[in-house]
Amino acid sequence: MPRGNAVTIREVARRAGVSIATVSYVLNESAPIREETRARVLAAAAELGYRPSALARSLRARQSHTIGYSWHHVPRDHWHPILDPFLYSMAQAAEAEGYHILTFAQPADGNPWRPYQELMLTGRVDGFILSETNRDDPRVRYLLDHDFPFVAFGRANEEWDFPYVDVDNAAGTRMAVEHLVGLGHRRIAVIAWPEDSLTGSYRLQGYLEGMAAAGLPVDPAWVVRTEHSEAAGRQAMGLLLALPPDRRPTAVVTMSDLMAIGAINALYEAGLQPGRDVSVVGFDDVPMAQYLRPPLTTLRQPVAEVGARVVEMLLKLMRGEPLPERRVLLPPRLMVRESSGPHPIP
Amino acid sequence: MPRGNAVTIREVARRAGVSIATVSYVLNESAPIREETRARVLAAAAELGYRPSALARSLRARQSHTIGYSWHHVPRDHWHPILDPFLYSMAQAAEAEGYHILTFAQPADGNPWRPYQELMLTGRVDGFILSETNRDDPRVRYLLDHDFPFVAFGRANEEWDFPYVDVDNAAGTRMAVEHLVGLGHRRIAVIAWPEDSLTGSYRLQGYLEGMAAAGLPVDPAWVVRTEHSEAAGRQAMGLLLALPPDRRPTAVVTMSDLMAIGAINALYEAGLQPGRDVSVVGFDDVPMAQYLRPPLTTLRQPVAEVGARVVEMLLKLMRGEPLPERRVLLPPRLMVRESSGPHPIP
DNA sequence: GGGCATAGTTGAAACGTTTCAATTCCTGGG
DNA sequence: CCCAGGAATTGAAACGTTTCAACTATGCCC
Repeated sequence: MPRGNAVTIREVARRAGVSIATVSYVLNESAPIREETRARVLAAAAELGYRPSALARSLRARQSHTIGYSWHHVPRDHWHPILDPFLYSMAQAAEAEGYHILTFAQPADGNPWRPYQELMLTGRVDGFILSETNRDDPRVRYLLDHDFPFVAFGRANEEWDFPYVDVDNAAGTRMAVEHLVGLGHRRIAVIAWPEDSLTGSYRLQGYLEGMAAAGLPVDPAWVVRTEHSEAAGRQAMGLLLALPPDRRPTAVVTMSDLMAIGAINALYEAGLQPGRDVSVVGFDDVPMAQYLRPPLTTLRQPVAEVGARVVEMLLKLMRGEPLPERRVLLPPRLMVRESSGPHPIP
Repeated sequence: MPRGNAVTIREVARRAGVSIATVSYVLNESAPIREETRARVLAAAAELGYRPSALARSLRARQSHTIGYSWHHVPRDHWHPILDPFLYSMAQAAEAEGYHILTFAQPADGNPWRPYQELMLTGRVDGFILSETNRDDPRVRYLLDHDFPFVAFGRANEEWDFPYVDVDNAAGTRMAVEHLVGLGHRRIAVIAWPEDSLTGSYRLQGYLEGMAAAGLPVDPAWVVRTEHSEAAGRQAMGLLLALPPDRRPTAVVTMSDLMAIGAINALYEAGLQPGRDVSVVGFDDVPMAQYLRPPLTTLRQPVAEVGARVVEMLLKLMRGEPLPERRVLLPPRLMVRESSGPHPIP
């Protein structure tokens, strides 16, 4: 029965022979109630299987106890390496505090902040979690302008002040370079994303820092910028392999596992053995990464931690509690597998 | 501002110089209103940026316009091949009708139907979408017993009467067998799931039907039941390879891409070439499948269609409209790639 | 010119809570 | 035995809508 005849506080009150106020006080422990009355009310509520209406409660309290989250839908071969664990950890963290996650789709056309506006104005949500933010992100801008609580997984413009949690992308690629240097590589290339990707620029920066720290020069030809796809990764690797032998990289850091796979496939096509002839490192640690041939060395993002953290911060924010840290960076973890090579290069 | 000072219908009424009832009638077009008044109200609403409170509306209408969905969280190397497209298509379909999707986590312990009960009793949702149902599914049982609207992606006990959409798993594996037979294979094995998986039993059944239809005998040793993991798939393939030459299968159908990868890896380890020496077919078409070596022949599930369909049915159900079809089966699509072999076997 | 239907509008109730302010009930001290 | 004062309880308002029932014009017919 679709809650048409759900039991209300009124019925509990009648059954316990008290007023509805008393029932409310007992259930919320928000006023001193005689023990005997308390017991009677509790018994009545239990017998009737009473649960207070979230709707009525929300209306009264003027908050929905709901958090909005929307993610970018991507073509099926690009996919979202993080949705499942991220959403799950958010849902868990939220529920522990009596909140729920409302997911909504980002329409392909129109203002990206439209759905956010609608949810906010109709009072359906008390705050938002954003993910995959970027420079000049219109959603971030909109929420900041309207002073609505939100926390982002990812950064935007440095000068915009808003709470976020992000993976320390630069640290990740820096680690990757260090790892490769430790294996004896000196000519290390990077297959990077286009300039408009903020995350991509952090990852690229980490590569550059890693090279600099190791005192290695960077041949401009080693930095290939291309889009996020297997085909692009494959092509980029082809470009690198076409360099003259003394400039040809022996290792390559990529922005994603998908691109790493492209690179690996290019190596196979060129008759080379990935992990032996050329080392490849990915980013994301997609579920399959460990089962690929060769198993992929890659950077695992602490997605579940980000999810829990981001919700925790949002709850604090919505309750008006102070946020100890508004800008959190969590380090990724380098998963060393065979695509980066089992042995140091002589 | 967290909606503390959101504009209400009262303010619109005052600004337009009419009663709140009139405003409501204008906005919902639920009563005849003089054109001039109508214009005044509309103008006032627009000027104030008024949007009716979803909470108040829901309370009054006694429905939340929200659909609950929860999925099983899986270990990170098993993952959920369908969550992203499924959730996205559901969200889209729901929003087109003014509904939203509330996601919640399935706690590891305790009654599986507990969170469903809570959401239902507190009136937070008007209906549920279930996925990954199984035989004797306690959630299905609970919702049936309490006569609460839901639609499942997946089936349960044959004798339980409830609306569902499912992929025609048997048709999928049948297609796979046909395809392999067409390539010239006669000794075809299957790496299947344990008996407690309903989906697994449909997929196994399809294999058996396919073999029967082709007039091929099934050696009992060709049916290996094992759990859903790469390691298990690898082991199972090992078992099959250990059969004497004249009983050794030349092709194998698996229950999932993950197991197919295990099988492929076992072939490599045995010095065999998957797709040439032994054909392998997966199930799911995970995003990486096409980029594997060899690219994986597999069955793609029409996940987005299922999502749209399931929501459409649930909406009908909740509105009390008749459901033309209560049991829908959607065929998967065989994606032929190289792991099943480029050439017919002589 | 009176009655009457009808278009247009409004007041108020209701949805199910929480909580303020007021009331009743005790208990104990003088 | 009375009264103060705290403990326990209650009535009613409020949250922001929708919608029923009632009311007021307005125009039309006889």
